Amino acid sequence: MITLEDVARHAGVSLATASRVLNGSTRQVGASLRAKVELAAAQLGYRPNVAAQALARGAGNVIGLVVHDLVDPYFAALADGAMRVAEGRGLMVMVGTTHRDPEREIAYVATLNAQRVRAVLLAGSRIADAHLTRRLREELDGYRESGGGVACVGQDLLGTDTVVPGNAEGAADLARALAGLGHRRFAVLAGPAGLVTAQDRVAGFAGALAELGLPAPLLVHGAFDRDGGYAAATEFADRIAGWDEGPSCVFAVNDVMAVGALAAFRDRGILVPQDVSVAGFDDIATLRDLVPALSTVRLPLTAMGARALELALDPAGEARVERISGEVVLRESTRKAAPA
Amino acid sequence: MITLEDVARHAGVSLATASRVLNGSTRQVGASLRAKVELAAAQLGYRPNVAAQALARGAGNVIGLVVHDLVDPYFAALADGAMRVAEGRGLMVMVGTTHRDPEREIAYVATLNAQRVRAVLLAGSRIADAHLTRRLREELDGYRESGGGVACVGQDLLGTDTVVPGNAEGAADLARALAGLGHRRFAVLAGPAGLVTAQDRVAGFAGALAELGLPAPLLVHGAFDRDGGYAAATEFADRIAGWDEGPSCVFAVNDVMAVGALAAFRDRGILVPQDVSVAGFDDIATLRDLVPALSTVRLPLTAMGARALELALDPAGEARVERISGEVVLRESTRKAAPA
DNA sequence: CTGTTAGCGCATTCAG
DNA sequence: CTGAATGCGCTAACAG
Repeated sequence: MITLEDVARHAGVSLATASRVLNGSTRQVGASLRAKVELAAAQLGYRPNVAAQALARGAGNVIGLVVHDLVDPYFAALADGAMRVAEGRGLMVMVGTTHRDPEREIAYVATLNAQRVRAVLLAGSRIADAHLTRRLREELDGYRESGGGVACVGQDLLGTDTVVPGNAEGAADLARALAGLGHRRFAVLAGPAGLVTAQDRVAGFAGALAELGLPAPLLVHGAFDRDGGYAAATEFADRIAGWDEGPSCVFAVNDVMAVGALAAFRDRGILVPQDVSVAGFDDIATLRDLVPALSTVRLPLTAMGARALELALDPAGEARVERISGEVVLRESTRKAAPA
Repeated sequence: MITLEDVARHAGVSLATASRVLNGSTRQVGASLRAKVELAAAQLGYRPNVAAQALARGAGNVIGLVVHDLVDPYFAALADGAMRVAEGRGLMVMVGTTHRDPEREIAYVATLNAQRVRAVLLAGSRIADAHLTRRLREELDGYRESGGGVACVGQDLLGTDTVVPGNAEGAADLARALAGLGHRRFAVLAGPAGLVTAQDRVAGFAGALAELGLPAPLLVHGAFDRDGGYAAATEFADRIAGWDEGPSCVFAVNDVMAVGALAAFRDRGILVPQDVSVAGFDDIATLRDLVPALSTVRLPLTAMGARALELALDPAGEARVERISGEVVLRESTRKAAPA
């Protein structure tokens, strides 16, 4: 392990001089010494020890990113956006995946605090649990007091800068668009009961239906992933089996659930959109080539991740909340309802 | 920013004692002092400074992961596997995305070296460029000399521990399976000319065809992603437009390209598998619900990522190379060829 | 069991 | 412009 001191000795200069040339300091160094140092560094294959630099400088070049699940394309897209701005600023990204365990989320914030990362970005829905939220908030407060920046993507529940997707509004717009197609009875594959993002989407959707004077949707809960969508759609199909007038349209609160629902319907011989229309939420890029193409609400995920990191990195007095609105995209998975 | 010294003073003990209780050292500490220290640490909200610990200990608790693109589900799955073992060992993961720029890959290795990460994992195909490969190798050698572990997922070109997917063998198996379905003329959406993974898959596929006495496949190059698959499939369709006997089966060298190909065929009214069969490679989980379901070669991506990190973390004298074989999975996107 | 002390590798005053 | 000295926060011998 070769150090700055080795380089300095090898170049016949002082430690300070070596430091000055190898780290883009403000101070200037004479051309000849500079050359010697650079040569020595190259010959020895010197690599600065970032930990030592961080200690001496009191600030590192790492940011932390906490996501629920990297395999979920939703988080992958957010992470990608954040990593692009990190890259642009010469920062490294330390990633933690909670696998949807709120305890792990808290633990990661503590760990990232210990790493003295410059900023931490929390991506993903909060869950409706006051105790957990408080603990996470305390952990974040401790981190911010020590000078770190924090931003969230999801809900503004932590008193931090936040990028909040228009879940309720987007779902409401979607409901209106679907009603515009002639649908009157709906089902919602509503995700987990405690997940705020899911709750908001359900509420927005149901609220718009109510405003339109349409009946409340049939709610089926389940996991927030593909298998959850499959299971919920299966349960839905079972439940309405004997009905004379079942829902003509199913809204899955996110795209991956919608994919599961599509698979479930296919397995049971239910045709989409002929027998039932299906819509999702997010507009995941990887899923755009699905057949039938999914109607959904588009969210600029990459931009949201990028924006959130910018907020976390650029300090501000007050906690800023930026709302991002989704755009309804109607494709082949939904179609005009047959007139009654 | 409160330090260990603050805690020690607050608890009325020495720095060493505070250190001993707060970091699970081997040494034992009396119950009363221990309690005092823990109380003080809690009251003050003490967080160890990992950079300082790393400096003093000479070893950190972070590992580096370099991938081409996190949004590509192939890399997301590899990363997920690696992150799971990291989590199990109490390590944090620093991620760098190269966006397929080999220069960035080299730069990331240098940066991770500076971070003194315990191990680095390079995921993704090498490219066929001797100069670039040599430079990367030098960078890695420097890192390993300083005690870091390195592992790759892809090809064994860097003299490191490597998990190598059976690209050629898998593609050959696939070719035989497809020939077994009666296909005799093939096209291959071959990816970029310089990408070793793509080359290996093409070579394995073509080799098996040759062994079977079948004509060499029509090769169409393009990007290694969804759009590349779309473009290549479009070009393919244009090229064979006037032929009296075109290929009845198209092999896209990875699943995301196959998705693009499916979309391209759909847009041109070409039916899969009626008009042409399509197969991919990887068996990306997110894509399993496609219609028609994609025939492909399944690779245990998550396990591969996990295994690679284990190799990087557990030192060995010689560079180990572990071959992972893929399994052909025939689904609906390929079907029996009509007898000539 | 507990306290003292000397670095870990580097940035940075402060003199020269 | 350059070198010597100090300390960042913590661990690990080393003495009591």
